[in-house]
Amino acid sequence: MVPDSPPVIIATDSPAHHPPRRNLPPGPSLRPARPTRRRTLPHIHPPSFSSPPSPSTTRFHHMSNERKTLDERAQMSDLERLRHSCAHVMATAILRLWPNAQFAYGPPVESGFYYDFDLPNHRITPDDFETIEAEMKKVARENQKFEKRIISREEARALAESGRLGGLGERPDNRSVFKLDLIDKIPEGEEISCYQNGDFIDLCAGPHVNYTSKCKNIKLMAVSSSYYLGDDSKPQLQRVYGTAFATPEELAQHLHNLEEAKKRDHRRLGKELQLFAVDEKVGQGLILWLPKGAVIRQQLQDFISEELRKTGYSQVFTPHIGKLDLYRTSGHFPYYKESQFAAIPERDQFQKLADEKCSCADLAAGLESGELDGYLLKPMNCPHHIRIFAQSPKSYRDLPVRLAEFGTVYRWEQSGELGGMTRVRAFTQDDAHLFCTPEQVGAEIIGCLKLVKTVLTTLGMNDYRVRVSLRDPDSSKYVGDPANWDKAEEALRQAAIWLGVPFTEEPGEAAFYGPKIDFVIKDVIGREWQLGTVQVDYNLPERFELEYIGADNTKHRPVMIHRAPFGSMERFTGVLIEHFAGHFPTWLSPEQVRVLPISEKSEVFASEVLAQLQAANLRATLDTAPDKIGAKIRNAQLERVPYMLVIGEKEAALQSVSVRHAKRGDLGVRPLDEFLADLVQEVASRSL
RNA sequence: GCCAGCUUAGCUCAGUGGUAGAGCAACGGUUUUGUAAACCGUCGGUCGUCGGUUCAAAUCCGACAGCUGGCUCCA
Repeated sequence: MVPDSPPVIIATDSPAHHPPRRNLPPGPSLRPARPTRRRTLPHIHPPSFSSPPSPSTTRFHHMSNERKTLDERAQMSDLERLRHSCAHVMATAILRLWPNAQFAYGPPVESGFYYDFDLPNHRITPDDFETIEAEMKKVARENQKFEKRIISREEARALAESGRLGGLGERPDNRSVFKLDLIDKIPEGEEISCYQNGDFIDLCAGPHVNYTSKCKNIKLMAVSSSYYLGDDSKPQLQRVYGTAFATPEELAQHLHNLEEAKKRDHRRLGKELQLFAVDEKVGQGLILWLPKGAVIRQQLQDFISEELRKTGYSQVFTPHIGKLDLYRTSGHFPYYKESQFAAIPERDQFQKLADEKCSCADLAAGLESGELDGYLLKPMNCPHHIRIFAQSPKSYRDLPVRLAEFGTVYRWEQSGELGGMTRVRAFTQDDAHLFCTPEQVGAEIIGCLKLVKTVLTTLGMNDYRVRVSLRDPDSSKYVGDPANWDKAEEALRQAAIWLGVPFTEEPGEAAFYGPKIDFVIKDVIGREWQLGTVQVDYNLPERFELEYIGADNTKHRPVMIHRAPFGSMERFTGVLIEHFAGHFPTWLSPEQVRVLPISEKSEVFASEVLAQLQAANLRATLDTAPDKIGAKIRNAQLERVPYMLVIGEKEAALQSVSVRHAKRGDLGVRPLDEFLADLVQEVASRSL
């Protein structure tokens, strides 16, 4: 089973099979992932968008990762221009405080700006912000003019050699090392310029505002470390993030919005509403679904399952581990070793090796080479599903075969990347694998996209971005027939158009095994997360030698499609909590109705109301606490219970309920049976 | 993983070298209440863990664990 030659994915040794992260369009200021040389698992819900810089495909990146042309720079918006200037003002201020700082780069970003710099004998902390801001405001008051000067490459190099670039004056013995490197990166023939404000001169293509007085509505937001050029083999720099606006009012509004966003953070709401927990004793990145969160997940899964039944899927169940050989065949082990939990050696072999005083290194090497056998916590579900497909010979008449499972997978995320429900080490994909003929690929893709659209529309999530990853037309690293690729890519493109939402086509970003389409959504702090995905795969059927008998009575290789409309239940639920700010639609709410008797006098009728709600299969409770009605309402509001039924003596006499909705307020008195019928309908139709 | 910041009662937080605090929650009682907090009382903490400095540590130092943010939007 173990391939003699390196698996295909090793042979290609190209970054293209990593999920892309470099080609986000002008995206969030706070990146979803750090740059890394780790190999991250492909297919559904990649643990990160991480992929190493890809020299071989750089020229095909046509988005933000490609060097901006001077024309593009000139199109910088007014706000970006202001913020870019603020980065220079911040550099000026920092140099006045720490003259030996070496600056690397300082661009405007979506919500502000930052500057990366090396400062050997001081670590910036938030305590320094006040001082730096005060100095920045001073620079703004001095109203320095930003002056552009076009210089020759030689002159630029000379300025950098003397420490003048990114400095307030010449700094012998302190060459502008990063600027020198950046100068070397400017293509031959491109204009080189520097900008000066006051004493500060920086290598810069601009553009800038005219005077530093524009840069007074600023606030420093965060300090962090970064690697020069994002490469963890390069020196580590300090980065200070700031934000800036044209007016003080806009700045205040922005800061206010950030506060509001924090209140919607799924980690905060998850705790407040008791939806999920992460427990130190259980482990980092391992989500515990609390009873209320479990209700939401169960409702979502029921919803998906219903859609699957309608659209011809078969649901399956598979175990959480599989033999290492399975993943050697699939190519995941040991190639993606870095992203997996360590292999579990076979019990008896493990004991024998221990008796032989075998070292850990021997054990690891044995597992890797295949000399020793063992198991792996599954990093993805496809190999199991493939073996289900292969249980019986298939005819073209059997295709497509659609196997779905809420399958839990395990991935070894670096500790620094874990957080909330959006980046975890164990998560459940709403996974499915479709096995079809090459001719069926287009129709199947459309089917998948329809499902994704149904899901997102039902939940009112319309603010997402679609990314179509296509192959690099000049590369030969791809698996599968180019004609089939053309068809699959066209099908993906048509599907994206059909969806009617903004999408980007990204040539060169397809995995080596097939093109794909991803759904990307932003969280409350502006970070982008990949949710749903549909990926065509020509590779795994090859590696597992899958086949079916065609109409021509000969063997053919099926094509696989991986797809997950939610991505993972964890990440999706996290995003959903923020999307609704905890106010879930009634069908998803852990508690749908709370009955609030005004006093003990009304408790008998209130109990009857509760019984009827429960009989109608609604999730309802009764609040018999000795609180006043205002307090009961407040509690129910804070817990985001969508319907509150106030029951007093009037209501009891009329067999009616006084309805209050958590978002719509007091809806007045209604007959109980009428309210009940409407509510059952609202839940059944999954209304928003 | 790396850099920075943080970790005090179930929750939100005060306390910066000298006997651990508040509000909310919980619990007990009084109140029987009409659309976002009735009143009184009680309980609750080896100040993340381990080690060090000191007559004395929540407070200073170190290690570890966990949490949060960041780790090329390209001069």
